[in-house]
Parts: sequence; structure tokens; C-alpha cells
Amino acid sequence: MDKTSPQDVLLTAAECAARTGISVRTLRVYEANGLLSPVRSQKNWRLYSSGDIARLNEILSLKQLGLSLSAIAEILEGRMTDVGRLLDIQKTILTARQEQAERGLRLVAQLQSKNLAGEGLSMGDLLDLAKETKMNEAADEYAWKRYDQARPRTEIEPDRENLQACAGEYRFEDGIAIRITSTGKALRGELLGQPEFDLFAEAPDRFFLKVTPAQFTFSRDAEGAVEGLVLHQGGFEMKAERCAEGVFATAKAKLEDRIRNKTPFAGGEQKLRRLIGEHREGKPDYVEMTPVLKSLVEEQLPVVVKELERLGQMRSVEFRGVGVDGFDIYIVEFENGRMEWGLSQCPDETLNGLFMRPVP
DNA sequence: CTTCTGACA
DNA sequence: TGTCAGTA
Repeated sequence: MDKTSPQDVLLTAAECAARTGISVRTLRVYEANGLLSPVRSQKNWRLYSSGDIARLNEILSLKQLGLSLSAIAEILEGRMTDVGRLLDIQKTILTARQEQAERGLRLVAQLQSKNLAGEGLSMGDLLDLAKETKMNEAADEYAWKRYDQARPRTEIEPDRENLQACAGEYRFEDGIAIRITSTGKALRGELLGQPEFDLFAEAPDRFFLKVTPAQFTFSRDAEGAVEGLVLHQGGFEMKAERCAEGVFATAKAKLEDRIRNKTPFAGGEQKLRRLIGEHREGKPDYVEMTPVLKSLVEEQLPVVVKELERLGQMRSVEFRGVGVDGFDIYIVEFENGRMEWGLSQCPDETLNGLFMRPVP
């Protein structure tokens, strides 16, 4: 079922695990449940093809929706049409919601009787109730988006005129510019500081990337002119509006200047020192971060906190230069070692990138 | 040094 | 799902 062409890159179990953020053990479990079937090397090592990775992404998305491994196996293996698959997933989501509503109702009944008995309700009771009634909708929606963004897609023949209409420059709400060009047969996209990528059509105004699970939808105004786009990635949807030609080139030139002249973001070092301090406390300030970065930071926080604990007091912070991707690179010395930190920010100064790694 | 299987928590 | 033993 999985395509494995000769030139396909094959990942070992550990590499695959690292890339997808799950453990080798988990990969084995999925395989045992018939969800994955990587090829084996002569040494009997598992080798994961890009097809396996795609399938794994789909499995992980379905799992986020709360489906059991056996349910996922059924969906993936049965010759379920797309419609059948969607109905199945919707059913799972709605069932979960129903169960949650029932839990909420039980809680309400409990609190009502407590109230009637004149016992008075505590703040904790009310908070429980609020949590039970409100919380999960956002989580469901996020899980659904992640699934929809990660599912396999089918390419269609793009319409020439449509490609031309989509081409142009756009700016996201945080000020980041993106350039879309038409080759006549397909679209290419370029985000500042990142390699260009191809966009494949799956619908007239909807395109997807093959290198990573992400899609673009283009929107039109009343006259039918393309006025904006939405980037769907990582469970998020980021809107951008068409902007003047040349904005991208200007931003690119500015980045190249920063790289050449080793110019850090204004106030970058102070910001970094503050961030490291906050990470040490396990309480980063998310206010000045884009939503995407926030979720990334939240995800890696436990690991970072542990690492900072090991490293001890911060000794010094030294700016090294600007990377090709626009990240300011700093070397941070600690009592027990050193780390490299990188940060990048949008034109409006919100933080949109942060990475850290230990260096020898 | 890494992966594999199987077992147990 | 983490971890351990005993191998290949």
C-alpha cells in the first residue's frame, strides 16, 4: 500500500521517532496493531519511507481526535471512502461531546441539590462547572483542523488563469510577507528566510505543499479578484492580505543587510535574557509571541526547564550573528555549560521564532 | 553503538 | 507507553 520509490529517503526507527516526536516503542505498537508496515533492512531494522511518515501523521491526527488504535486501523484499512471516514470521525467527536455534556449535567444536578440544601457553592464548584461546559470545543476544533491539514490530498490539474490570479504578494497580520509566483503550470511560494516551495492544486483556489502538511486557500473579493490567502498549518489558520508588489523584496533586502552587517533585532538581547529567566521559572510570557510560537514553546517547555536547571546560573549572553532564516543567534554561557539560542521577530516586534540547543 | 523481540509495570 | 534483559 505504501509507495516506496527507490530514491525515497528511508528513516530508521529512531530517526522517524525523533522527527515525529513519538517514541520508538510507540512505533512498534502501531506496527503491532497493523497501522504501519515499514520495510526491513538486511539487518532486520525498520525503515520508514515518506509514505510511512505521511501515514503516521494521519494516525497521529486521528489519535488526537480521541480514536483508539483499533478504530484508526479500521478507518485506515477499510476501503472507507472519504465521506465514510469523515462521518466516522464526526461521530467520534460528537460522541465525546455528548459524554461531556452528560458529565456537565450531572455536575449541575449535584450543585443544584447542594444549593437547595443551603450549603452554598464554593468558587471551586463554579470553576469546575465552567470548565466542564466550555472547555473542549476549542480543543475539538484544533484537533479537527490538525487532522484536516495532515490528511492525504489529491492533486488536480490547475487552471492557468487561476494561477495568474493568485500570484502576488501578501502580508500576514504580524507583518510577515509572502510571495506567490506562477510558473504557468504551478504556483511557487516564498516566505522570508525559507527555501521556496511548490504549491499543488487540490481545488481551484486551494493549494497544498508536499514537503510538509500545510495548505493555502485564496479568497476573492466581490469582483472576483484574489484579495488574500489563508495558510493552514499545524492546526492554525493564518490570514494574509494582498499587499503592494515590492514589499517582499524590501523585506528580503533588509534581512540580507541584517545578515551581512550582523545586526540583531533592537532589544533582542534583553528580550532573550528575559525569556531565559522566564523559562527557568517555567513561566514564559506568551503575550509577545505569535500563537504558533506560543504552542511550540508550550510544547517544549518541560524539556527546556529541565535543561536550564541542569545548566545552573546564566553567566553571559553573546550575540553571534543573524542566520539565513533571519534568526538572531546568541551563545549563552551557564555555570555548567553553554547553549545556542536563536530568536526571530515579526515587523510588529512580536516573537515568531525561538530555538535553543546545547553546544559543546 | 544501535536495533530487535518479548516481558512486565 | 517506558524500561529492561539478552541478542544479533
